[in-house]
Amino acid sequence: MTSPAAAKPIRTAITDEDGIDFAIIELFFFAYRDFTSDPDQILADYGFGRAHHRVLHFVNRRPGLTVAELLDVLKITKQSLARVLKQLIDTDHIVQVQGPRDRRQRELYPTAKGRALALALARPQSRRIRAALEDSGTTERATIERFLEAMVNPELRAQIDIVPAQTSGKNHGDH
Amino acid sequence: MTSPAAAKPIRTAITDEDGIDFAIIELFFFAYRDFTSDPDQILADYGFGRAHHRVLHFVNRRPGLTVAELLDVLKITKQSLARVLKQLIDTDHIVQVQGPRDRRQRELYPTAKGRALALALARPQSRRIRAALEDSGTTERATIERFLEAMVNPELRAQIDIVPAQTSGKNHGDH
DNA sequence: AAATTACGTCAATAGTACTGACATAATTGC
DNA sequence: GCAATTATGTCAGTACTATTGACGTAATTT
Repeated sequence: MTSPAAAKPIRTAITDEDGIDFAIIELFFFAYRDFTSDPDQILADYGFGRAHHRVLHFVNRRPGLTVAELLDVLKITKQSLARVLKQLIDTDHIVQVQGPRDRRQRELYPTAKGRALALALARPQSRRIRAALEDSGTTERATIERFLEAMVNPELRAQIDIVPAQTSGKNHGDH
Repeated sequence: MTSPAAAKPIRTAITDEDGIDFAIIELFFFAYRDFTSDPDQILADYGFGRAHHRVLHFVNRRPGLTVAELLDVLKITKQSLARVLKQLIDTDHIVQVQGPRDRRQRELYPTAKGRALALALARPQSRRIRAALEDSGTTERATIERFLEAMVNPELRAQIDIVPAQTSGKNHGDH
């Protein structure tokens, strides 16, 4: 420690003065850390990890999506998905159905078991969000939604839109 | 596929109707995914990962924090921190200084090099935030800050407060 | 002097990700 | 109909981040 040619320590804290929005950067880090810690607890009981959660979530959100579409949303490789998906299929959380038009494709659907787990995982997260929005009205909620959406890469923003409100158009058709 | 006793696929999407705030859950996921992708690019050039970024960030934010304090903020184990911290010290991004009162402690400080890297990593994140807040006023910003803060576990909310505004009290003294 | 604390380190393991290569089946293009 | 392409699956090898458990050292506290 304090080795011979050690560079000098800087003793002042980095702050927003440096022109960087550290306040929100840090808040975002802490918020996401705790946001994911809720489902992590439950997943541990199943021997699952965060990767299983993400797969389960999107299969429940967009039932019938293909493996390729899932890879695109998650931004991981086929090999990374393989193990996780196999485990979810083996444990009857997800089923594969041969694509109707293209029989090479496997459409992924949740089972009742998979739907239940997805809901169980989302419940504490939703509770946390509701608590955080406690005294907020529609305006505040809209502000937060707009902010989060604007944080997403514009090219990828399409992914969000796939499950619209709830009543509107079933789907956007193909691309 | 569609094996003998396969459970039946559910073909309807999970929605907010299930009493769960999937809209924000999903937005939060996408927003954080892209938020962290910016620095990940830069880190790759150094052979560093996300863990290095977090350590570098907090050492710059709270210069002089001890190893134990850092473990507490990051919520990881000593062994996990060890390799990452060692690499940052070996590459002259961080220096250790013997604790003044307690010589067992190692206070961690960034070097000029470590400060520069921390700023470089934060810059694209801050740019993304600024863009997302583009048309927002003070009210909207406050709403977002309040929301993010409320998403953090109350017990841990103290961690956020350590670097106050910028001018106010240097530190809260010891707890 | 003994117990505790702060830190470092070694060994073994796990989860999530990666790249590259190759196989199979189905579809498409000519 | 045959070749090329596409969708998916799988094998092998590797990397990073994280874990638990055990042990060592130095400094402080009791």
